[in-house]
Amino acid sequence: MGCANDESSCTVKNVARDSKKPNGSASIDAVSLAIIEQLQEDGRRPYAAIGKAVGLSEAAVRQRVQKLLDQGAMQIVAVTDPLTVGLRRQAMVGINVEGDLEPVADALAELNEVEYVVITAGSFDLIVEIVCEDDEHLLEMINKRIRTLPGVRSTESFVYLKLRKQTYTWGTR
Amino acid sequence: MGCANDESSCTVKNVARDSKKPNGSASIDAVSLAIIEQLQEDGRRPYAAIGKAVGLSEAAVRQRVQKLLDQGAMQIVAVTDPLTVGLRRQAMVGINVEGDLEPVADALAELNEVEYVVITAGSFDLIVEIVCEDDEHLLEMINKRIRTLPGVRSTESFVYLKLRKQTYTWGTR
DNA sequence: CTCTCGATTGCGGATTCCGTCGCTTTGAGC
DNA sequence: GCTCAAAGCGACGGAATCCGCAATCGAGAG
Repeated sequence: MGCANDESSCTVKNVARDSKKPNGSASIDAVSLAIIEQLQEDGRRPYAAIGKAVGLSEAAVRQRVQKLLDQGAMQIVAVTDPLTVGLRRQAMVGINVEGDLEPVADALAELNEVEYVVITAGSFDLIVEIVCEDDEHLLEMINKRIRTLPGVRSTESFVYLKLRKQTYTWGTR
Repeated sequence: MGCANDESSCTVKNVARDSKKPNGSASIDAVSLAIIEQLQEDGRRPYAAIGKAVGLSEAAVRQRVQKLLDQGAMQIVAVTDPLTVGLRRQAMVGINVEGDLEPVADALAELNEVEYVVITAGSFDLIVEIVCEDDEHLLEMINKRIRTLPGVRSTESFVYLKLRKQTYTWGTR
């Protein structure tokens, strides 16, 4: 039983037991983190290969992945390179609002071109990221769609010159 | 989506032919876009199911997916919810630099906690997003890691209060 | 018209996925 | 200490999927 083939599996298991997180919401131990790490490298990697890497059976990996997906801790998706898809103008926009922030944030989240909406503490109330095809499109978005929203007091745009780093590997350094 | 299954394939194909992009890098027609859309919903969806949805055989879908992956237009990865993984403090940081931007951007990109590095036109030279475990960790990053980098003149932080929207569906509205 | 080249299809075998069963461990309650 | 329930894991077999390969189709050049 124990470790039939690899002693590495035992190691991993023991590490897993020790990593009790009396944390906030869900319990993600070291093994699940290792599984996530595998899927961050390749979202389509077979369960058996993941199992071999983290020291678990194929069924156990499958069960844990399903649970992670169900509880919303992780999702497996395709992400594209904006430039390759023909989206050449991106910008971060800081927004100041008068009154309640939430309805403005909701309205911004409705826009397809808006990729990212976050309420912040700082000299901007809201920060959004928008992805456009070209300058004209970008201008249209900022001028016609964002600045005309009721409650928007002012905006400041930061047009992307070069995207230097973008990762999706939170939590697994 | 809208149409049945059989003639939909023809439609998609025709649309595909018309969408010639004399663009910069690669050519992504409507069919590949539809495939990407499928994989944005579920990165592990079987090729046969995707083929049925976009009007292509399983082998053709597989080939196109492989090509999209090879040319770097798309990647299939697991993304996690930062809060669930125990990362509770995020911030956007605007940075002003004296001298060459690139080495500073490179140094920032080296940091594990830095998720996003972009060179912008606007009142900030650089904008980065950082993901931390708690306030102490965040303070350490900004104060010890970022502000001490040679060339960094000043920083302004925007701590996240609420992440309202975050999508990965570029290019496929 | 013919030829070439890239994309697509169909097919068979290896692999993987998925439901299920039984075992072990853990923790709560008496 | 004992029992019981629940959860996690390994094993197994059938169905579905993945993968490579050869043949086919269609568009464009000569």
